[in-house]
This record gives sequence, C-alpha cells and structure tokens, in this order.
Amino acid sequence: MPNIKMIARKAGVSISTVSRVMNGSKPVSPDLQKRVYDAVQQMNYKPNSIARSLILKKTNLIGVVVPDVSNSFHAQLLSGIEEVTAQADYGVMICNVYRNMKQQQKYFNLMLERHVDGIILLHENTIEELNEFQKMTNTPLVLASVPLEVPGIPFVGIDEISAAYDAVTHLIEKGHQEIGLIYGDCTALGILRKEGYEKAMRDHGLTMKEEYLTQCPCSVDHGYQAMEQLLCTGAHPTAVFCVSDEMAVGAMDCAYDKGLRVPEDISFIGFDDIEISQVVRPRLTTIHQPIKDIGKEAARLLIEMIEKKSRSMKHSGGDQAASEESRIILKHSLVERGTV
Amino acid sequence: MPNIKMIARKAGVSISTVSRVMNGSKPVSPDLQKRVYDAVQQMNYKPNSIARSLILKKTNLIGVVVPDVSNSFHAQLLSGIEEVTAQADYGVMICNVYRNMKQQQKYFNLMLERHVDGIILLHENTIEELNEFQKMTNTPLVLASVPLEVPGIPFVGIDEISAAYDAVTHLIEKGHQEIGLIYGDCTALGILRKEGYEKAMRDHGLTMKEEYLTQCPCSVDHGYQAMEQLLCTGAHPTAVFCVSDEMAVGAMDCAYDKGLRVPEDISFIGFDDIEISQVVRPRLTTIHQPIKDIGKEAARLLIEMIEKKSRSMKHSGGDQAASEESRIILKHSLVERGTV
DNA sequence: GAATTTTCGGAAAATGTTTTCCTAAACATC
DNA sequence: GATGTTTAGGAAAACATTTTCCGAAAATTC
Repeated sequence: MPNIKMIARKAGVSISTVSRVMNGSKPVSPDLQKRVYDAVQQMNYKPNSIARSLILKKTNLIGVVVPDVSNSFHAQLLSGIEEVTAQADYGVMICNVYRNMKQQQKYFNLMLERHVDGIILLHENTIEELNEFQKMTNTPLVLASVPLEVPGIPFVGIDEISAAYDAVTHLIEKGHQEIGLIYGDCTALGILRKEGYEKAMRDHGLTMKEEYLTQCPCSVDHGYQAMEQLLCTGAHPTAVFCVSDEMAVGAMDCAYDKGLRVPEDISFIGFDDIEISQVVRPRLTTIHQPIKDIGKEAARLLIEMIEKKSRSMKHSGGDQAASEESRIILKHSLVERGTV
Repeated sequence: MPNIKMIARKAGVSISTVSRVMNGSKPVSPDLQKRVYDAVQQMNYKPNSIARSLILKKTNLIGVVVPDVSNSFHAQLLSGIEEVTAQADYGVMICNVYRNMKQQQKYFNLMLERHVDGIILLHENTIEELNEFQKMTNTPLVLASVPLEVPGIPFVGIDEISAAYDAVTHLIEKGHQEIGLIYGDCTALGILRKEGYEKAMRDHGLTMKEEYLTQCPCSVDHGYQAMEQLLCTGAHPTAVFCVSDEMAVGAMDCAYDKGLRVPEDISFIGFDDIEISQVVRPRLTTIHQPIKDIGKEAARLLIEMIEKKSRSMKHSGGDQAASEESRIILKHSLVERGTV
C-alpha cells in the first residue's frame, strides 16, 4: 500500500502538496496537480482513512443501537439508515442490545470508544440514561421510533398517540364498541399507544373495561398468550387493537384456535405494517408506519448534526453542544385489509 | 479526553510504562503499576482506538456485505454474526448491496479503505470477482450461506443439495409424484437446490416435466406470479417445492386464490424456515436452516483467521495469505407442519 | 520599474498510540 | 570481586495523515 510520502516522491512534490490536491483544501498549480494525479493513478493510492480519522477527529462512522436486528421492524429501519449513510459516505456500525438493557451504558461506551461521529438509537433507554449520556459527551444522538422527550435529543417517528387513536376510531366507526387492547407497558411506545386507545374510547363515549386490557411483550407468541388470557376472563370483545403486528397475528391465531372467525366473530387491528401483516390470512388491517423513511430521516438528521458540529468546531474551536431541538413526525396511515 | 501522555505525567512515569501496564506487554513493578492504574481511574482514561489502529494495523472491525438487511434471512444471519463479534470485541460494519450487484467492486473497496480486519459475504459474487478480490488483498473473507467453491475462501452453510433432496424426498414419501419446482436460476443457491430436486426425482424413478419448472426471484410476490404461471400451463402438480419460504407463501397464496385447498388439493414445501413460515395458515412445512448458527460460525471462523493472520504477521513479518481451506457444513432438518 | 499583494510549495508540528532500542540496576555465576 | 544475564523503565522512532507557518516567486498596482 502506497502512502502519501511515496506519492509525493513519485510526483516530485512535497507531502503537503499531495494532501492539498487530494482534499482541494488549497489551490495547486495545474502542472503539479497533474503530476500528483498521475502518481496517484499509477500507484493506486488511497488515503489511509485511519490516519485521517486520527488527525481530523472524524471517523465517518455512525453507530446504531438496536434491540434486535433480526426483528423485521428494526431491520427495516436499519436498511433506511444504511441507505442514506452510504450515500453520504458514512459507515454504519451496529450494536445489538438484545434484551439485556442493563448493559446499556456499556454499549454507549463501546461506541464512544470507537469514536463514532454520531449515534442513532432504536432502542429505548431511560431518560436518565440519556441525560447521563449527554452530560458525558457531545456526540450527536438521535432517537428513531423511540418516542421519548429529552431536551437536546431529536426524535424522528410518527405521532404514536394519534396513530393509535386512528386505529381505534376505525374500529369504532365500523360499529365496534367492545374493544380490547393488547399492549406492552414497559416501553414508551406501548404506553403512548394505549393513551391513543383511551382517548379514542373517551372521545366516542365508550366505557373502557379493565378486563379488556392485557399486556405482554411484543412477539407473536406473547400475543397468542395475551389473547388467551383476555378470553379467559370471560370478556367478549368484538374487536381487539394490538399495538404491534406481531401481537396481532399471535392474537388472531389464538382466536382462530378458539373457533372464532376473523373478521366475522372478532376483528383485529395491528400496528406497524411489517411484512407478516401481508401474509397472514385474512390480511391484517393495520396502521402503516413509513419505517424505512423514519430510518432515512433519522440518518439524514444525524449527519446534518454531525457536519454542523464539525463546522462549528473548526471555526470557534469550542465544544458547545450543537443541540438540535427538533421532532420530525412522519405521516402514518390506516391500511384496510381483511381483519376488521 | 485524557491521552497517554497526560496519564504518564500524572503517574510520574514514562509513556511507555503506561502503555505496558495497559496492554500487559511487559512486566512493570507493582509500585508503578498502581500509580498508573490510579491515574487511569482518576482521569477516566481510555486508550484512543484510532491511534491504536494506526500503529497496530488492526481496526477490530469486520465488514458484512449483505444483499438486503431488511430481509429476514439476512437479518438473522447478521444477528448471529453480531453476537459472536461483540463478544470478541469486534465491531461490525454493514454494507447493504441491495440489488445493484454491479457496484460490487465498489463495496469491497469501501470496506478495504476503511481497513476492516475481515469480511463476511452474505451476498453472492461471481467467482471471478472473488478471485480478483483475493489477488488484490489478503484480507480474510468468508462466505456465509453463499455456496461457492473458491480455493482459499472458506464457506459456512448447509449442504444445499442434500437439503433440497430431503425436501423433495419428503414429498415423494407422502405419495406425491407430480412435483413442481419454483426456483431462481441466477444464484448458486437456486441452482444447487434445483440439483437436489432433480436428484431426488431421478433416484425415485420419477420423470421431470419441463412445465413443472418455474423460476423467479426470491420474494412473496414473485412466488405468487410463478405459481400463477405454473398453473397457467395446464400443469397440475400435486405438490410444489419452493426453494425459499417467501416463494412458498406467495405460491400458496396463489393456490388459495385459485380455489385450491392446501394441503388437500396441493402440497407445498418451503426452504429456510424463516418467521413467516410459522404465521401463515396452514403452517408451512419447510427445511429448517440453523440461520443464526451459520452467522455465528462464520464470525467465529473469520475471527480465527484474523487472529491467526495477525499472529503470523507478527512473527514472520511476511504477508503470506493465511488461507484457511475449510467448509463448515451445518445440519439442516425437515420441519413438518401443515402444508404437505 | 519599484512596491505591494497574492499565490504556491516545503518544512515541520501535531494527532495518540506501540514498539524498538538503550541504559542502568539487580542478580547470579564463577 | 569480576563478569554475564535478566529486568525495569525511559527516549525516540514509527504509523499516515493534515495543517500551520514561512519564504520565495509571481502577479498586480501605481
């Protein structure tokens, strides 16, 4: 591998001249420029990115902290992120948290030790952890589809409450009054969606029955169990709103096993519009999220923050946090299929 | 951020001593050791990984080239990879190729420019490209679930031919004789699985009809179209082997829409055992691949190669390619569900 | 044609490590 | 007591860049 010194020697110029033509940082006479380009070509020279990182304090690497890459929703977010980062010449490093949220701090440190230029969080942290993080470093951070309100940390996603509201309203408009809810209460996501449910019920003058509420982690299997539990109580909802598609297909499955017909005997509405909602029979009616776009927007915003920060560092030399105070809310939509 | 010099000053020792206690590369007296540790603690010192990379010529970063992260199969592979790399203190950088295989070379260059220590390929390249790659660099490379035979490049996956053979044999054992095939012929995967189909048919004395063979890209929608096409020809297979679960659920859907009952009128068997095969009704009978384990094994092997190489570089100083000549074949299995 | 400004190339410092090469002391051997 | 062998620990080179500073040459102005 040739280095800048070899190119300089070959082209008969100084090291700095080579650097200047490579980065266009200062004007260089056409004559020398050509000599440098020729040498670069002949030796197939590529500037060493590590050495550049060291001096420029920029790795062109962003970190993505994700609960589980193999989950369809997160994988799609990731794909959106990757698309725009790749275009902007950033690499993305992933960090799979699985469910061991305890080691959260460790993951942050890992990314920071690798000097990522910024982080996208797909995984829910406590607000304290986020504040802690901000205190510790001024590495840009954005939350994608993690609806937390933390001063200085931008969020991109949908309006969870109103999306849930729309889902439940749809059920109500179709004539349902006894509406069950399967949700998870240990994430902000689940809680907000539940809020949307409650609001819709209230706004339409429906009473919420305690026994119609069931909570479980977000997975097909847990959705099944939750539905079982819901039916066990003797409750007979005519429709169920599940705060994720996985839960919904699990729940549907349970209903099916209990001899209930969907949508004749019981209706279901999901949330997210991931792949499985389009392969189950009947097709799952659900709330569509522009998942990939959320990823893209998050990446776009993060890169913007990174570049803004590195510009300001260059000029003022200071390290004031360039805190972007923004929330990017994308449009969700109801997609009617066959389960209500 | 403190650097090694500051620690040295604080502890009242030389830079090299600090380095030595950090890496345990040479013995240091307990007294000085303690002083260094105290300084490190007090200043919360973390060695700068970039500077280390520069001198050690090791980034502790591996690259994963993947056709599409949002695809369930690849996402699972990735998750397996990430699990073992994280444990071994390697980061993983992803490179989403989407379908533009043309720019393949560009992706390799991208990874090499970032000086990844090794690459896992989940995306099929031509053998020429791989040879080209090997000629260009001696960065370790392993193929995960890309069944290509290239000298010096290890592969980890399943025995595609025999897995396909098992699938078709299962159909035959259940009494089917008219067996259709939906496959893709532009990947080694599709071709090998087709081979398995052919072998099974031949071994059981069944004739293969040209009109029973349909090919299409691997997706639910294409599977649907392929099935449509298959039925259009007037052929009436009693079972269809689809070389991926996506194709299979698409094909099943088509059958369903044509008024055929599964499995009474027509049977289906898929391949991969990804999530959707467990949510469709009836549940898809399929060939199970230990996807996550493939990812894990690939990562394990790659890291082994990397460390072996860096050891040999250290001792002999040479840069002979430490070519591992291995193929790791994991066990597949038939999982009987409801579609045959 | 002289004075002033602009342009451009080169030397050297800076980035934060690891590692090689020394020196000097401690220890063992004869 | 003299000599050889470990061992601890420091100075400096090496890694591959970018960037600042400086001086020389060229271009512009009066």
